[in-house]
Formats: sequence, structure tokens, C-alpha cells
Amino acid sequence: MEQYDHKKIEKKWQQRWRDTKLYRTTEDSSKPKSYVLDMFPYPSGEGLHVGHPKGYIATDIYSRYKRMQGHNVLHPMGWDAFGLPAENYALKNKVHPRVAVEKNIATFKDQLAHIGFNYDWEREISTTDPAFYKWTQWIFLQMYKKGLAFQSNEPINWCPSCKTGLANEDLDGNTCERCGTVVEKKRLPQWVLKITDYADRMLADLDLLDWPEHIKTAQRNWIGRSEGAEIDFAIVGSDTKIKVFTTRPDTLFGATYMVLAPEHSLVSSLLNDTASAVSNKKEVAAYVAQAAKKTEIERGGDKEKTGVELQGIKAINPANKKEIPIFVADYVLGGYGTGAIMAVPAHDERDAAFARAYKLQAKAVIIPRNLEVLHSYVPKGLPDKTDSQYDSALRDLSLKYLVHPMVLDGTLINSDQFDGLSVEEAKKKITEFVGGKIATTYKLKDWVFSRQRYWGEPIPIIHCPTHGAVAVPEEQLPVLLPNVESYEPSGTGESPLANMTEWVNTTCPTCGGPAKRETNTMPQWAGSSWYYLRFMDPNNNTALVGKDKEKYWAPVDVYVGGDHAVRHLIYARFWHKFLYDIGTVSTVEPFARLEFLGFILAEDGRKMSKRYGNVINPTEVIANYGADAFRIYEMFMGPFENTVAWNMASIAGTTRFVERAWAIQDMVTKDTSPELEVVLHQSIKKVSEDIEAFKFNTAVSQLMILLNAIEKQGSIGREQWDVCLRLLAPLAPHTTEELWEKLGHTESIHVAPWPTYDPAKLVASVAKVAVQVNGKVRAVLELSTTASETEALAAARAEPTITKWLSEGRETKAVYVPGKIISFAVEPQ
RNA sequence: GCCGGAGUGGUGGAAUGGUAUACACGUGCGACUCAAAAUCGCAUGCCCACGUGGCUUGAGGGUUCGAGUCCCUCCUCCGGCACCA
Repeated sequence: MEQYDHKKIEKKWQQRWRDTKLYRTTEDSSKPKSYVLDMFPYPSGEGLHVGHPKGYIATDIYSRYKRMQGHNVLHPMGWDAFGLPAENYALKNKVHPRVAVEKNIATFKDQLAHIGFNYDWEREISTTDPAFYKWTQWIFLQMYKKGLAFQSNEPINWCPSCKTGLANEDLDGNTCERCGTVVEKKRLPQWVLKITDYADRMLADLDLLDWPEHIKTAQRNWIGRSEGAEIDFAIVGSDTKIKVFTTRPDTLFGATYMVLAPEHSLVSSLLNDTASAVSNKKEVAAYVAQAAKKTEIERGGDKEKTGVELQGIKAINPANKKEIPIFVADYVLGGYGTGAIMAVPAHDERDAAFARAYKLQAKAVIIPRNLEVLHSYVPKGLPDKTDSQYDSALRDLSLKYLVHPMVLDGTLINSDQFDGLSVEEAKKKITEFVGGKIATTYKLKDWVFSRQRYWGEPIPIIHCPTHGAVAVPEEQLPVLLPNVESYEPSGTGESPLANMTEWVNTTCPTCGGPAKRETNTMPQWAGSSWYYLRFMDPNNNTALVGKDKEKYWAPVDVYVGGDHAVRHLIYARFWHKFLYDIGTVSTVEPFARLEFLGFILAEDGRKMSKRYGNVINPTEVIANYGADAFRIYEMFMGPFENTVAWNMASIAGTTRFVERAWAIQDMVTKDTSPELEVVLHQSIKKVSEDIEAFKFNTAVSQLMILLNAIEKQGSIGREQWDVCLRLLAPLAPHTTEELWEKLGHTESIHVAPWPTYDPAKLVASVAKVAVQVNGKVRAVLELSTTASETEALAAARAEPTITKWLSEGRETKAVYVPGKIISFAVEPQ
């Protein structure tokens, strides 16, 4: 036997696969298709660490397995190279982002090449390639035409460090997700995408997806749909009405005051209107100014509620026509609902806290159906349960204590003709009664789509003094990103492109008059919102994707990545649904199945980062241990979705495994080993099912069990070894390919058929059966798996240990589960 | 606070309601070696009176012949959302 030389084998086969274009993919309607995709990386300057390839190894294994099963596999790779990371890297290293990106891509590709992936590199794409971003711009134009891309001048999140506007999804609390700087609110002309139009469909279609539950939940939370009602409150002596949104119209009779957000338009108009009845304008203006200075963190949290009453005016509760005070308070958010609420201190904790602080009246309108709920809170002063006064006493007490505990469900009281209704009934009837309308609101905000930065797709719009914003005609796409002298962000709210007068000054497509180009660029998430479609047809010059190719490949069957539970996956679903609506794609969802990957931490348990000096480079690990051992180790570390720390000592286990598998070649005999048949067929079953389910750690365990069995046997039949190699091929593509060739095969193992198992061979003829007495194992018997229950029980009773235990009492039950267990129940006498 | 997930040896972890701790790392002992590394073999949950013994899957209850797994109560940790009316 030749010494195992992983470097030689890896080099040989990586070269051979390239030369023979083994992984080149074309459409083939005679085969079922599998589209297996990684979330493509942005090529950072630091290169890959051992955490990056984990997902790529999984998709590599899965796609090889699918190909061997006879599927036509699409498994491509590309680069998400626009955006702040690439631009910041370029700024720091004083090179043009385009140059930096090219260099980084080369580094990434070189590192990936050592791992032996089966990507079809002829389909490689980069979001920064004009032939690609032409279509990113095209999608924007289609949205613009449908009114889904519009200009807005609302205040948006602004990162003073990155010097650009950000979407809500780009925030981590109230800080910039990229740099950690606290964001400010800034009023800038912005392009916004109307993602909220798709909120309901994105919510509903989650049910169609084979995705991890926690990601679906995260998306549901992010969309944050709440159903309720919009109700108008009149202002005494005025035509102005205040519209509130509430999920609890059933509590309307308990609304004892109202609150406007400091940003509410009515507040400024009341303050600016010299004729308005508000008597404490100065005080209110001061409060509004103070609130505007606070960050959202300062406004949020459990801190005391503050506010100021609009003195001189009152609102009318439309349910009972009572006059109620109006407050301005920053616990009400301008950006959610209508920016105004009806306050029900008896049944809402925030309103209760505010009411306590400002000594406002609370009025209970719901009483629990089971009055005894209150019992534990008011233990004293209650008559005996049998007393006829008990119920009325409880009722009085519950009224008194309604603010605490907060009653949220039950029966209505203090609500005139609605008394006695359930909460659900009352919601409908009271809304109707006051002429409100059913309304739905979302936490999801429209997507702020402009970035005041250089390194992104130019937004294909021309601003004409006569015609306003005009779409760049489609035949003029792509609008190329020009080279600029300085691509440093200006910080003024203008893009660096604004200084490129030659580029900016153009003519209006409508009238031919002088006009200016839009100088903002698209956010990093634009290209990644549709790139998976381009892999299906990467060189198409006339369409984003050809209809036939889209029909053949869509949707992505398995999509693998970590992070991005919300952002990328929400954006991509939104764009996909839009493309579905305009007939570009044929499926309603882009990613049928999603597998979430857990990260690999450094050996010290922290994140791998240059900053901590704990980065492990995969290329070095592969040089020392081999690509196949590296791949298997990453899969064997634990369940795929778990985050686990790297352990250099443990990789020895999978290195030994590969070397021992190599050594089996000397044990191969012409005749099959009948002793190995059961474990071999069990392994075919287990490995197939586990790869299908992304349980790679247990697939590896089973292959180790199989290997241990072969070594113990000391020999294995030629045909059996052939099966073993094919089972191992997706995990260890280099080593198995070499051994496969040594067996005399001339075609690659990676296009050999995946083995199938014979169900008849899964069970051995003799099984070890445990015998339990009262749930404790007292003996283990070797029984034929075909033994009847009578035979099995008789054999068990004959066992001396069991005889002894059974004699200690009266046998009440005997159970035999064939091949597994015999169980006796004995009652003591 | 709400939602989602998880608590199993020294470590990573395994287990359609059926012998808990598979597989691997680590550790110990042995073989090979002048020696070491590598490799191979054996052992390795805890306790004791060392047996045909007792205990053990975060804690406590329940269902069952049988519970890591199902049900109830609670604790802890991780992740997401959070003054969202």
C-alpha cells in the first residue's frame, strides 16, 4: 500500500475535476433538478477563517449526494461585493474599491479551491459587475413604474460615522449595525421601497416554507402585524379629529385620556396656530424639543413616563361622550400606528404607569370571568365562599384592584349596553358603534433605499427641473458607476458622486433638457436580493433570467447560511414576490428550504477575529491535516445548527479516520463478507437519511461505526468496499476518488450512482434483548429475531436472574418488543 | 416582559416511548521502540459493603410494563423582539 499523501491526492483530483469540467451544469429535463445554494460571501480583506467554509462544506456534501442520486445539480458561487465593508476596507488601505474587491475575490477563490468544492465556476457572478447590476437597476425601475419605489423626505436613521442613511434593518437597537455608533434622525430626500405592501403575503407564505421555526418567528416578529381598529376622537369646539390606532377597541369606555407622540403633526400645528386654544404652548414646545433630543434608548425602557398636558383643549371619548384630557408624551411613538393613542390605564401597563405619575383617573371596563383570579391578590376582607355576598364582594374588590393585576381578558363592565359581552365580541361591536374601522398596522417599515456612499449601484433616475424624477430608459442600463477622484463620504448627506459634474449633468429622457442624475447609491442588500436568480442564467444579455431556465431551476431547493434571519431573507422574499407579480419568476417564494448554520468560534470561545488574534486559516489546517479530514471534522463537530468552538486536538480524530479508511484497501477480498452485510446496509440507510436531513455529525458517526466493523472483521468484499467508498465520497471527495480509481473505475466516483439498501438486510438474525423487571434491566438474552412472544418470554423466565426477581412478587404483566426488550411487571406480595 | 430554542460524562455530542452515555476527543494502562512521536490493543458516568448491588439525562410531580423523549409546575442558559398601543 502506498503511503497516504493527502497533498498529492488533493492536487491531482482538484486539477482533474477542473480539466474535465466535472461539475459543469446544463439544463437536462430528463433528470430531477436540485438547486443547492450558499449565502454568497462578501469578499473581505481578511480572507477566510475556518468558520466560513462550514456551510459551503455542507452544501458541497449535499450537492454531491444529490448528483449521485441522479439529480441535475445547480451549485454555484459568487460575490456580494458592493457595500460598506468593501468600501471601508478600500478607504483604509487607500486603494480603489474595485481593485480591493478583485484582489479579495482572488484570495477567497484560492482558499476555497483547497477545500475541493464542486462549484460550477462558469456561473460565477459578482454584484459589482455591470452586466449583473444592470438587472439590479432594472428591478428598481420596474418597482418605480409600479409606484413601489418612491421619494420621501421623512426623517430617517443616519449614521454619523458611516455618513449615510440606514434602513431599520441596518440597526442594532439604536446603533449602526456596522460600526456601533448611535444613529441620529435626519431629514434627507430618500428613495424608499414599499416593502409594507408585501407584509401580509410575506407573513402568510411563511407557512409554505421548510425553514427553521426560529427564523420564521423572527420574521413574524419583524413584520409585527397587529390587528385592531382606527377610531376618531373629536376635539371639543373644533373640527379637528384625532385618529388613534388600538388593538383593544373593547376597552374604549375605559379610555380616560389621550396621548399624542411629540412628533405628531397635530402637535406642531397646534403650537404654530396662534388661534389655537392651547394655553401652555411654551411648556409643550419645551417638552417636544426635549423629546426630540433624546435617543430612542433614552425614550424606551422601563424609565418613568413623562409628558405634558395640552391645556385648554379636551377630546371627547366617542363611546361615552365624556371629555378627556389630551397629553403629549414620548412613550407614544410617532412612527407606529397613527402616532396617537387612547389611554386605558386600567388595562394597559404603560398607560397605568403614566396615569399614576400624573394622577389620572383609571376606569375598569373588564372583569375576569373567573372572579377568583383576584382572590390571591386580596386575601383579606372577603366573606366566606358560601356567603351570598361573596360574588358582589369580589366584584367590588376587583373594581378596586383592577389596575393591579392587569385584567386583559374577561367580560365587559362599565360599558353601557356592551356590559356582559366578551372581549372578542366587544371589539367588533364597539368599533362599529363609534364608526371606527378595522385596521392593521405593522412594525415593518418601508425600506430606506438610498445610501450616500460611493460603492454601490447607482440609482437609475434622472432629475429634471420640469419633469421631476424620470426613469433612465431601460436600453440605457446599466448606469455605470463612474470613477471618482475621491470616494470618501462627504458627510453632508450628499453622495461622493455629487461632485462628478460630468457624470451628474445629463439630459432629461423626457424633454431632452438639462437634468441631473440621482447621486445616491443602493444599499448593500440590493444585489443579494435577487442574485440566486442570475445563477440560473448568468450570461443572459436580454433578460434578468431566461423564462425556460427559471422554470427549470426555480426555486432554490436548499439554501444554507447563518445570520441574516431577518434582513437579507426579508428583502429577498420581498423582491422575489414583486418579480413574481410582474411575471419574471414563476414561484411565490425564492428559497423552499433553509438550513441555518451555527458558527465556529475560536478555541478561546470568542468570535474569530483579527482583533483577538485567534483566527485559524483553513488553508493552513488543510496543509497539515488534509482537505478531507478538515471537511469531515467541521461536519463532525456537532449538530450543523450548533455554534461550537474549534478544537485543534479533535481534528486528529477525523484525520485518523481518513487514514484508516485509506488502509482498508489492503483488506479488500474478492468474496463478500456476510458478517458486514447488516452494518453496511444500516449505514447506507443512516448516511442517506442523515445527509438528506443535514445531520452530518451522525452520518460521520455511522461511517466510523462501519469502518470499525470492517477493521474488526479484517477483510471486506470488493463489491462492499465499492459501496463504502460511494457512501464516503461526498464527505471525502479526494480520498475516495483516488481509491475508486485504484479499484479500476474509469469514471469519477462523484457521478457514480448512490448506493441503495436492502430492507431485508437491516436486521441481524440474532439480537441482544434486555429483560426488565419493574423497569430495571436484570439480564440480557441473545434471541433469534424471529422468536415468537411465547418463546421469548419463556426464555426470559428460564434465565436464573429473572426467575429470582419474578419470584419476589406476583407477575402482573409481560411485554415483548421483538428484537428490543422484554418487560415484566411484578407486584410485591 | 413577549416569542423561539436548549439543559445528558472531564470535552464535542448520540438516542422512531424500549439496554442512557453511540461516535469522537481527552485521560490511564499495555504493546511496538534504545527512547520519543506515530500506530495498535484494553479501560474510562458516579457511589459503595465490589454484588445477581445502588444511583444518574437542570429540580419536583404525573402518565406508562417501560420516560432523556409525552403531560404539569419551577429553575438556569442562549437567541430574537421590546414603551409597537
